[in-house]
Amino acid sequence: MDTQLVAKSAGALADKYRLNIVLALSQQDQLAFAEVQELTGLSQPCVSHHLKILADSGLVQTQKCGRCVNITLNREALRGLASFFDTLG
Amino acid sequence: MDTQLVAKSAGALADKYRLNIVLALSQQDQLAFAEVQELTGLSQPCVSHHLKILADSGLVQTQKCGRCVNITLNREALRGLASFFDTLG
DNA sequence: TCAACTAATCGAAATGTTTCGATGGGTTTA
DNA sequence: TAAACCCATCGAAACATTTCGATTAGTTGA
Repeated sequence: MDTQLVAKSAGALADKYRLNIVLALSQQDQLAFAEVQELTGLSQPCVSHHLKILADSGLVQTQKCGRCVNITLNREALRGLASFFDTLG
Repeated sequence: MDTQLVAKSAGALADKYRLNIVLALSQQDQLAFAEVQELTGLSQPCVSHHLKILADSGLVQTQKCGRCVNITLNREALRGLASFFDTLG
């Protein structure tokens, strides 16, 4: 895992809303966009923004299903990040 | 490890200079302030700023030794962060 | 086809981060 | 004590992020 991606992933997790989304996904396998909106209490464009940041870092995947969007966690990316930090520590 | 500290630590690692400082510390046990300045190429106040962010997150410790400052890595904090992410993944 | 629905994108305001030059406080050395 | 040294803090400029209202694009169902 290269350091640029590590910095990007860390940045994605450095926000309480995004971290909460990841936490929810770690326990729930999948979230609908509307659920994320309810979970965070943020506006629709703002949720879209945060999900884009998470997706760009590779930590989550988004899948269109009709007019809805489902979000899943990329557990491998999280484990890769964990492994990177563990090696440093 | 509580999620607020995780977000803070992630934010500390979300900058290329700070991540490089941590990388250097993972291989070198200790760095002098001046070495960090040389490593990053940043101004003295800017180095001070970045070190403060790293120290506030608990990822590094700074020790005054006369008029100099030495920086060490808090490896336990890094492993704690790694463990947190590994559990999610 | 039309109306209703869902999410992405745009534009702009508010807020936060990064950076440097200048200054200040504490420490060493001459 | 005085001068030199090292780092922290201040103030301000540049830049990035977060947020929302408004609009747009695409999808579904009547």
